[in-house]
Amino acid sequence: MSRGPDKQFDPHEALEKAMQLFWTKGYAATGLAELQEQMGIGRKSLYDTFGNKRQLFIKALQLYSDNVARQLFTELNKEGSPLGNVRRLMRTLQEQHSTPESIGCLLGVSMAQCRTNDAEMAEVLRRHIKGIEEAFYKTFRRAQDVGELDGNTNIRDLARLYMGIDQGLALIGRVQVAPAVPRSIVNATLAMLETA
Amino acid sequence: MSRGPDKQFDPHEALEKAMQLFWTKGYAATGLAELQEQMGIGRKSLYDTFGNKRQLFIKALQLYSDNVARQLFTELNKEGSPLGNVRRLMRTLQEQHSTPESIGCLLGVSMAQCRTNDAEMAEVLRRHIKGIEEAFYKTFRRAQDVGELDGNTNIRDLARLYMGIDQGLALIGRVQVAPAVPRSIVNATLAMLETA
DNA sequence: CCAAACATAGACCGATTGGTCAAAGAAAAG
DNA sequence: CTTTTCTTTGACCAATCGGTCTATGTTTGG
Repeated sequence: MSRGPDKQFDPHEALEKAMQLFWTKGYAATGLAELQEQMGIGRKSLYDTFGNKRQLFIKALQLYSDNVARQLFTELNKEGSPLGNVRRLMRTLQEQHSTPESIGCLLGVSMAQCRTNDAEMAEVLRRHIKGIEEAFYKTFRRAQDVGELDGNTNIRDLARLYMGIDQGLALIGRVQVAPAVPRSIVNATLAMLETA
Repeated sequence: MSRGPDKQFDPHEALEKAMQLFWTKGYAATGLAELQEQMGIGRKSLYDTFGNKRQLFIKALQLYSDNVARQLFTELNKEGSPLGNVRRLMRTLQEQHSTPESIGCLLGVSMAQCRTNDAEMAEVLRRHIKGIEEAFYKTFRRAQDVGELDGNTNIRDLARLYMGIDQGLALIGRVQVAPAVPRSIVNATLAMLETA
């Protein structure tokens, strides 16, 4: 089939590095030089493999979105109490956004650029948000089915609220704020779950 | 006292323009050329008045923070039911972040840059967040005093949650999402207030 | 062994970046 | 009117931007 040598680098690994860099510095502030240094590949290889900076960013965005979604799904679909899963997930998120290493949400960082008429970027972000909402929705649905949640609760609204809180947590996590703040947020969120 | 001509532009107006530009495009993506064009002043004047790009941005950030804080305070300190004020405020925020013109929160956009070891920027953001928390806290406190809120409610946690939801709303507002989403978020938020 | 098809490294491009500086203009104090 | 102090304009700077391209391997099919 193909003739000539194989790539000397793993495209997936390189993309992961790019994602981390974009995540830390944002799109506009990340230069090609830095990218190829961190990714450990030459510029030509970068363009041959990923197209250009913008396309590389979108691929990184998608990778990030997939990672987050995967964590969310596995955490929420564990066996046992659906609401228990929600509680555990929220506590996990709380911890993740409390550490000094927390750099918040790549999506949040990206929203800046996306607003500026980049439809493709915006679409990735919309799908991401929708996916989170849906994951919560299905879990709350199961909670209603097993009687953990009142049947009259508007679980669509609730799912969207949880998605919003999730985004808020991630955003706040970017600023180095006292761990008590995310803890409080999750406390209040879960407290509200008791009485719903 | 001073000799020589006065400035031909209003520094406050110019700062407002700069704020709007940063707000729309983010820090890194906003160039000096664009700035001086929108602000309507020469480059030297810009540097003489505001220092440099970074300092200009921080001043714009502070202006934005003050504006948001002012709206929050006046809305929450109106006469009548404290919880009524909270409800009205949340509906207002919901609407603001539903319009196609919504460009979300400048703070959110800024968090990208701030993370990269800019202590001064981070400090502005932290103060901003803390201010929002405190505004909600005082209002919930008054709500407890007048018996609108159960005395056992942890209003510190609650205030932080509301602050977080506020940030989440603003973040989501950046992506053009269906108006039903912010509406749901506020619905669920206020529903929880009934049973607290 | 040769040649076609690939990947690599790095020089190179015009354009733009944030930032500076010198010259010219304008108002107020003497 | 002159001088001093301020502002404005716009030319200018080195550095960096995203992106291209050539020259040099390197591997595999014939």
